[in-house]
Amino acid sequence: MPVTIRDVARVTGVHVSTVSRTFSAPHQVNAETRHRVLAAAEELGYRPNRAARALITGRTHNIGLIVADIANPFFPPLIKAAESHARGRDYHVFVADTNEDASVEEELVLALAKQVDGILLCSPRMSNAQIEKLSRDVPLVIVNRPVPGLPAVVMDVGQGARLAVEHLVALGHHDIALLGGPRGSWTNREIRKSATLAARSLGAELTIFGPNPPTEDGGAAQLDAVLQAGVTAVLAYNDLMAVGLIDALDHHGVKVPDQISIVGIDDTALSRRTRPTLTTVATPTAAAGRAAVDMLLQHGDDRRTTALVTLQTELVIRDSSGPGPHSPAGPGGRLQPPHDGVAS
Amino acid sequence: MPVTIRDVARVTGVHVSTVSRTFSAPHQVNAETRHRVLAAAEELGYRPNRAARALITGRTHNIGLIVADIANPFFPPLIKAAESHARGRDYHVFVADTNEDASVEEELVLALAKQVDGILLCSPRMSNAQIEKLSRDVPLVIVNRPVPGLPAVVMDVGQGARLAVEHLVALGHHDIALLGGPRGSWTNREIRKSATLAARSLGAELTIFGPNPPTEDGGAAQLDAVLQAGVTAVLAYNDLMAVGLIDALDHHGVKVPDQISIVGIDDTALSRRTRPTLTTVATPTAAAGRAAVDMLLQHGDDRRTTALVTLQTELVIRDSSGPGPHSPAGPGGRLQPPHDGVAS
DNA sequence: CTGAAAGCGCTAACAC
DNA sequence: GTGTTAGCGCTTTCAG
Repeated sequence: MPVTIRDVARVTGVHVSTVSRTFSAPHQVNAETRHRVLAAAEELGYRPNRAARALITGRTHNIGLIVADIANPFFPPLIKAAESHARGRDYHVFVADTNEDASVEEELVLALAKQVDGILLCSPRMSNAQIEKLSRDVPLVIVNRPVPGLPAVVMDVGQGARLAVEHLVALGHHDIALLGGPRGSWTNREIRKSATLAARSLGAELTIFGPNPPTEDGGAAQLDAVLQAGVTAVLAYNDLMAVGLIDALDHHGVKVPDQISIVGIDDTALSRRTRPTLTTVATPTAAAGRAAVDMLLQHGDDRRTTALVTLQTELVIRDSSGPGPHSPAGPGGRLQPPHDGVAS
Repeated sequence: MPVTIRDVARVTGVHVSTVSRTFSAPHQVNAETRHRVLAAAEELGYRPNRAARALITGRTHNIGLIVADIANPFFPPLIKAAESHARGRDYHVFVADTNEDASVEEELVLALAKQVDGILLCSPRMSNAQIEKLSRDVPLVIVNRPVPGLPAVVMDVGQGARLAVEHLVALGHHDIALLGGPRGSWTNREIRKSATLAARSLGAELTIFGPNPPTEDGGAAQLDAVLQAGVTAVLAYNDLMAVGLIDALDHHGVKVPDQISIVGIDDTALSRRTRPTLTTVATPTAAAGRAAVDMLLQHGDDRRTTALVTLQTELVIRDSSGPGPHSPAGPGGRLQPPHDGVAS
């Protein structure tokens, strides 16, 4: 049923190796022969079997992309950027979802290993040691975590967290909560570290809650803790958690940003959808996807080039952050009017 | 570098076929030999090469999943459901994104064809003829479109559209607009057909705008057309377009649902995020993903079983739909209070 | 420029 | 129960 190189050879009256060359090294074959082969292939509906080819060349022209959760709006832009970038270089991208589970992650890497030329491992939950071990089976590029000795692309969320804290303190907030993300996340550690440092140097008080699942429910679940802590501002591990908390606060009758300010991280499409719109740290996800593909592909050429690419982040101020009790504009005052906020 | 079956055989002192059997038919090999082989394999870090295995067995234990746009919140729940369902049956899912482009779609099917045991083609933009042709290269299950002779799973959006129109008419709307979706979409045709029929039988006036790209921008772009048409209610091809239109109306100072009612389709996570929250038709996407996997896997066993699975939809009434000019509760009246709506 | 032969990593009869 | 032999679809020396 499936038409092979042999069928084309028989029909054309040439040897299989000639047919093979027609596809893998066209210029090495006589123009006329080539046309006959191509015509026969076309007619028979022949398609080279990439898997069989890979068995011998060692290159599949596929790359794997493993993410923790496809439904997290953080990932789709990264995935799409990686895909279109890879397609332009004649590579296909296979995406797989781990459900935030480290063991599924390992299983997927192993399963993909022989079917791809390399894997983009995004926001891994495994330990560095596990990752290093896996990297002996298949070229890996890590996204959202620096792993010593391996190529990685990270976004400078530490800087983003610092900007967020500075923003809140400038608005007059003194007691700030940080909603931590999942255990095992480098991003999470980075955010905690930077936020703590920034708060200390600005004389603000930072209370950390977590670890938490990086979801809306994870954010909502910290409602009571946040209220009891008596903070006037919250920085969340990501937009999803920020959104979950905003909803929970809303149901509880607490006004954002009037009674409490909320800042997210990621600047997903969601952040323009919330009510009020979300102040958040923008992470360059599309650029990260493209950079990771580039590193993987060049990594193949020169295995000794292990680099760390760091992408900058920036603070996007929207309506979920407002003046705090120590506002220079006076209590309840406003440094900047909301674009679209709830009128007071 | 990569350790093969042969290395294991050499170390263990048995023939390669024994090693092979240890992995593909363990009970056919002596328990003690098996343990020795397994131990050696473990020690060497041997992993069966699935691609090589597939070359001879014809089964890759992979399934492909092609969607139009990963960033469309309609798809992630379907993808995740398909993935976890497949994993439970020892299959891996490779996801690819076509960017709503029919030619990319074809290319991806062909590229995936030999690396998977079958493909779940979601919301295809290709013609039926193209799809049938491709189905000769690889088993296909179509999602969101019935293709004669091929297994497919669809959601009854026609019924959903009818429910939506009935809902709007019951609220007192008479002039309704339908924002059509993309050309080539079966779902779009179905919605148009059912909405038209429902409107006619209820004595309402339905104006159709489109085709449109199924995105927020696509919805926003129809703002002027909708306003000029003087309709009091709009049914959109999907939630994304509905949301885009709601935003555009908001910027234009038009109140939803007071001045115009909006109904979406899909019940994505987005629909609880809009302001006001979105009345929409819920489509069982997770169930569709699982059903499609089941069909693909059983389809392999019995090629003659080509079936069409139709999943029911239902109307979820939220706050973006309100009484129209012919409301039984009187003009401007309210049949049901909003859960969370804008106070008038 | 083209044919012959070997072999990628693995499985599947078939013997022993 | 295990070794032998062939071969999946393709590329790649090496001759000619």
